[in-house]
Amino acid sequence: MTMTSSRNPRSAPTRHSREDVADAALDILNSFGLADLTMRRLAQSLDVQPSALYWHYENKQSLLAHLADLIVDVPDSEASPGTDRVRARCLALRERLLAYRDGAEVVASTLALGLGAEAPGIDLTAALVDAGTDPETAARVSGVLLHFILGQVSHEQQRAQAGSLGAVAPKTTASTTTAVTDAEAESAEFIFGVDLILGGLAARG
Amino acid sequence: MTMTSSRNPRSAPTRHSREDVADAALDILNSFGLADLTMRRLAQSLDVQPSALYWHYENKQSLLAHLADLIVDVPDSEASPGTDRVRARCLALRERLLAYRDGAEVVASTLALGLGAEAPGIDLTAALVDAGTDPETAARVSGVLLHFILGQVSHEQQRAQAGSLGAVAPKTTASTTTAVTDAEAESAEFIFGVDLILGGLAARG
DNA sequence: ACCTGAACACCGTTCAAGT
DNA sequence: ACCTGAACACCGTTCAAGT
Repeated sequence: MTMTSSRNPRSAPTRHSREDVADAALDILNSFGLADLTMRRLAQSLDVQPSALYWHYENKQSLLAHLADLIVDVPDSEASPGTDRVRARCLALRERLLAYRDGAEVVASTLALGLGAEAPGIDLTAALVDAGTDPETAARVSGVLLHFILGQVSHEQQRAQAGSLGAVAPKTTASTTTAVTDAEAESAEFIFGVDLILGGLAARG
Repeated sequence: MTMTSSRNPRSAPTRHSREDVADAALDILNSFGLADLTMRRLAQSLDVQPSALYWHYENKQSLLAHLADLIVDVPDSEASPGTDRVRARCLALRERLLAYRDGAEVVASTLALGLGAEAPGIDLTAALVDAGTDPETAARVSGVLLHFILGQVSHEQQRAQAGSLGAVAPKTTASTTTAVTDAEAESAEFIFGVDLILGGLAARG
């Protein structure tokens, strides 16, 4: 995010805060992906020894948990009422996940390990209760939505990455046109899924 | 699965097939989990040098892809008709994933990388088409089901593992009773999700 | 409060060579 | 057809010590 990384050689030694480390990590994530986000590489981008990172974070997993929390921290744009708000929240979450390379995977693994990123589930459940769903059902529907969203966006991001490596041959149309078309198709697929699930909820009476 | 691993010391050198390697890998997976399934450890369990494994598999990821295919290879028990068959297939897939430690994660990552484990999606789509759904909708619904199933079962398996490490304190009831109750609660949650999604499909008319 | 230096115990993968 | 031996280029993490 901020331009703190890749500093010039032999400058004065700079001290870093926990947030500096997170920013540098997000930079690496967006520039090179999760596979290249190693503690050693992160340390290098901060002109620091790898061991220095363990003053700021207990271990790599807790750093990733912090990143996951930052990624999903989306302000509630109240706007629409009822289940439309749930729908809007799902779309907003997808946007946040897509804003960071491998964002869905970072969030999914943190959530799976129970180390953070619980905000979206809480907010989605609350929005469903607001829309008149009983709390237990709301929690379950929220879980279904979340699993779908994380799985679908993970898949999207994986494909985008594989595609950028030239593995899959582009169609005959111009690449920019294809990219737009692909993005639209994936948006449509995503919205289909969300509406399918919310339709299932509505059909329960 | 088969008892091929952890052979006695200083026995005659045994040659292995590709399937032997897969079997030994599944043994390690079930006994120690995905984190402990390293090429070096796998080699050790076969009394072989790590480099020997690369004669059987191009790399670790292709070994994992093979395991994923073995895990999801469930025979079609035709039995029930219509969308009940879809439902039955979802439950059967969950059973297969639960039959191997970290099974859902192995399958999810292989699927995400586009390296295998496509059978469940194909079968689910076919069952939906059989039940009268148009092919494009069937493919989309199949995707929603699959993302939910893999996410939910991953979560289940993660909790089971964290729980067995004594991290979460068991309730006051006897541990065996609690285990049964947890399993039933998770089954109910799973079935809720599948029925919610299939209910959404039915509601589309 | 934040970092260095050095070490520990690992990884996946390649490749020439052996049987 | 299947494996060894040795190396390459990495990992995450710990810990005493420095400023």
